Amino acid sequence: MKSDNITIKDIAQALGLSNSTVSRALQDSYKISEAIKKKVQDYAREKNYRPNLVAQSLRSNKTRSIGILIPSIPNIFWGEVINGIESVAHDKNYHFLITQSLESYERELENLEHLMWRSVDGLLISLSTETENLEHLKKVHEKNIPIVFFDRVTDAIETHQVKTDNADGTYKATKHLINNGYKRIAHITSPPNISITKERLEGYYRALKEFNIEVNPDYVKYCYHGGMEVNEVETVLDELLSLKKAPDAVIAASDRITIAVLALLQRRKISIPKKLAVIGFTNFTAPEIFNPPLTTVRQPAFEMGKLATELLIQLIESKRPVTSFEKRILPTEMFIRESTSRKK
Amino acid sequence: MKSDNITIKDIAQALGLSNSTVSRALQDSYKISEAIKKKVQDYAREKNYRPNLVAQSLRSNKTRSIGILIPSIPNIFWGEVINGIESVAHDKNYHFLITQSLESYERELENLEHLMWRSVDGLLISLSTETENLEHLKKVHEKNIPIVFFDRVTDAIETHQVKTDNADGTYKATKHLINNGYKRIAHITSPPNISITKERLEGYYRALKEFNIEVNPDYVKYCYHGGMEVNEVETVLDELLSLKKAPDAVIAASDRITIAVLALLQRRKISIPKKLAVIGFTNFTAPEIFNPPLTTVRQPAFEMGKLATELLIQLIESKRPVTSFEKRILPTEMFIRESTSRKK
DNA sequence: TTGAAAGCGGTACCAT
DNA sequence: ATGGTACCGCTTTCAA
Repeated sequence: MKSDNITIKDIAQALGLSNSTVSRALQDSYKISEAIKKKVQDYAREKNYRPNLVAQSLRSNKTRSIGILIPSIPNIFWGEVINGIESVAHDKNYHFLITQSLESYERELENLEHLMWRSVDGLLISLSTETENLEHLKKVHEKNIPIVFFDRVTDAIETHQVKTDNADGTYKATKHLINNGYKRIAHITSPPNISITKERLEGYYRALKEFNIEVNPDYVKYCYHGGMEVNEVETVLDELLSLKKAPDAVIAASDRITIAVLALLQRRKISIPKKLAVIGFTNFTAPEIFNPPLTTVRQPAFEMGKLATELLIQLIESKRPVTSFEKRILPTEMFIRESTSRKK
Repeated sequence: MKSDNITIKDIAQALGLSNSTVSRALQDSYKISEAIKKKVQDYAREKNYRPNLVAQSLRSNKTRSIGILIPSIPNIFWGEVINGIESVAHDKNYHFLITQSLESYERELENLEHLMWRSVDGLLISLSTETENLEHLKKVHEKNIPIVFFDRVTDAIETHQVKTDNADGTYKATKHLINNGYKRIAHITSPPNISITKERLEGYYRALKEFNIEVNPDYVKYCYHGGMEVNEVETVLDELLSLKKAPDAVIAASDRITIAVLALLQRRKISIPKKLAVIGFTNFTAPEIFNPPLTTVRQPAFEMGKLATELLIQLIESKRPVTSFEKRILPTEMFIRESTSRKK
């Protein structure tokens, strides 16, 4: 006996009214007399009437639900993003379905299909690292399903974008390292195809150029699974360390990569920052308890989830087709700690 | 144009059959001739027919959705739990609605009501620290909504429980500290009313008793908001440190408390383990990168989410009322590192 | 074996 | 201002 809830029909019967009248009264329609409205609304309140959302959905073809496509759930950064999404969804009475691609294109396809099948009203999407072909998304977009891209975005589909100011993040990080005497600065990052990687590289190159430091292509390393595979970080780190001119500093591009780098350096007993300075893009609560306290670039994860959801709900609820789209870029914050202490 | 999907009616029309025949053919009913079945199924596949889940839900009064009531989303432990839930839900074709109580009884009530309104088929619940009164859950339970409690459970409602072996976790931790020469062992934990707190205290006391160490009530400190409020951890830690006989070791009961304790000790320049040894209940990926590397008790978060979801779906799909319930207790793992090095 | 029709709980058009 | 009724898409009883 799930639904022992009272329905419109019950109210109609109890008050000797028709279903339509009750429905309209509950919607506060101007066509209904105040007297009846009050009677119906009072009765509904008294009996704790709740409209059956499934029936409403069937009728209206709206589910008040948002589909989320992200790379990974158990992750500091994405946890904060989800929290931001939840904060808006909760207020606006939407719910959200979370799916994770685990950086797999196949699984992204599958998840998208699943979400569409579940009839979500709109999509919040951050692309998997494997995703090159965007046909699946274009098809959905053509069906006029509202989409907002966040974090890992694409320009191939015209809609709102919300992202971190990645370029500025690496720019600040690189500049900080240079100012502290580091010259051979490496960057361990996500796969080259996704937007965040390109943007971060851009900021990194920009800072190097500004200080007339020659770019060494050997210093840029990609983790093709975004750090999901344990070994990939180890491999590239070893490559860096075994260069004839090994780097004296490294910028790690995500929570996962940062933590892997720190763990590996620790295991190898490579001293930070003496042998290698480290800056991490991480949203960990207290990077000051790392050994040594870690200089970090923090991304506005909560804000990103929040804003993306607000924009999405705006799209969903817009009466007229939206034709002008926003690219919102949220600032990062750098926190300087001992892992990048001035080079002696 | 959300739903440009083909419906049963379309298939019926295209093949010159009735809706009912098509519906039955799609369900592979034995009443339908093989010839028609094949025709219908082939056509459905070709046109990529997907049953409208909303319509099915309205009809069947089942939504294939699971409501989740947890204290907090952006949290290492709960992120892993959600991941475990997702793994099962994904396979069994359920979706899940996540709500967070933020340790507030009010919000737990509100979330529960929201989930019921959304017609979830079952509930995964971990109680907020504030929750004393269980009437809201009893009411739902009486409506025969399947419930599985996990982590923070209650015996007041008869159903499956999945939890960590908390007592064994603190028992092992306490014993380890004693064996390493620590005698004045403090415990900073969650509020006294929730199950995990009681269980952890039990293990802590048991180990002390086993070694004939007298219990000092001043050494047990509760964070009444589970560490959600920054100051509460600071307050109790200061109380501990200012005791005439200050503790020489502390066991922190959660990710949040652990991180807060480490950050505070660092800020106060209190050396670990020299001045104070620390063991944390934390699921952080790489506690070896903390300063110093942290001895941890790791909880089987993923497994807990996974198992709880399996049990819940079992309840949901059971043909007959389930009358015998399980209490599943999953083991913790202790990882010994330098934050509890043998006392000199 | 197949089809007609009712009904799940709402909403909204068309009457009156 | 109120009521009757069809319909959203699917399932299932009843009839044939």
